[in-house]
Amino acid sequence: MDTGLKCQQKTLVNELTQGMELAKQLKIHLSPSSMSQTQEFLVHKIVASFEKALLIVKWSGPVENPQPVAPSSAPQSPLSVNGSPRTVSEDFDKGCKDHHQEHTDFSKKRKTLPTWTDQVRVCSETGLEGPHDDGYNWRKYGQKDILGAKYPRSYYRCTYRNLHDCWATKQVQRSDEDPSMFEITYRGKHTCTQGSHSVPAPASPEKQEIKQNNHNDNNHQQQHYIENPLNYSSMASTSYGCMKSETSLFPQPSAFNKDNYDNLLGCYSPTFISPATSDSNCFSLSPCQMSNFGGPPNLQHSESELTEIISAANSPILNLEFPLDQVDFDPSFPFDTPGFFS
DNA sequence: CGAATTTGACCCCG
DNA sequence: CGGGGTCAAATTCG
Repeated sequence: MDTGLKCQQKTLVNELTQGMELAKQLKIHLSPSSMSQTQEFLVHKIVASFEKALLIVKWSGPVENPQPVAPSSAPQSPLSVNGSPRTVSEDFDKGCKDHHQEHTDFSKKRKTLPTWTDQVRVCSETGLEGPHDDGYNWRKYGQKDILGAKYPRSYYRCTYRNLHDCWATKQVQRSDEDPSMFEITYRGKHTCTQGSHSVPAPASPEKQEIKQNNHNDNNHQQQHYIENPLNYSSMASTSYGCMKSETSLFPQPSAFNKDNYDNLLGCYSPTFISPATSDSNCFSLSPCQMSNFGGPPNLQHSESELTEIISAANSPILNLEFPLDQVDFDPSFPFDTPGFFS
């Protein structure tokens, strides 16, 4: 039941993805300024529909229990995190980890991190740089051949993991069917720079991968599902992604999306802001903040939760209109340009 | 020379 | 036991 279905599923995903891309393109061509709200809304509806479809498809496959998501697992709390097995920052981590496990049973650290995927297509038409520079600095820490996949999967972590205790990671997997397609899975939220001084690295890891084969690229991206409340965040940022790619002027949509999304959420989370990172205002979303947004208490996320998320996606009010409006207000935001950070 | 990548080994989990 | 994720020594890069 696997290969066949999986194949079909992949094709479906590809088709849907393409549809979504096209819708986005369409949107781009209808310049936002000339679009009536209705039109814009419709376009977004279309995109949203594709996204939902993608979500559903994706979930229908491996759905079993995609995310055990620990109860109210603070997705980002530096303490709960430690995505690494053991040797990492041995002394410190081990101590912390063990303690926390004992106390809170966060045994699933890795899995408790918010996760979402982007599908990035790389076209060799415009000379745009990387498949997508998300504005963060990533450091490759591993590569692995994956069973059944043509291409190896690369593992990246935030360059500032140690400096800022930022445990965000991502995996880049090239699609075997469409080598110009990359699936990027993000895990964990950046607690580091948030567009602070760290000047976005000119070259993102993916870029390199791509340069190997392609060289020039242009990309589109769309985000998909995740687990736990942050899902909303991710989904909402999808909308941003659209707006972003529209302009295609800004190299780091993801970073922008998230940051802003967080800001929109009004996460003034006073949580641990280390002196070093105090420049940014919202790092970790506290569970309560998230549930504020998500509505339902975020205690047990699982399939049922998924359903909720998906159905939530049905109503544009939640994750489409919300961010959209924001963007509409200020379509020419400058805070996103690379120079902004430096 | 410091930082990033490569790559084989190791560990965890299903 | 094997696959996937991470570590860390060696190597390459800037």
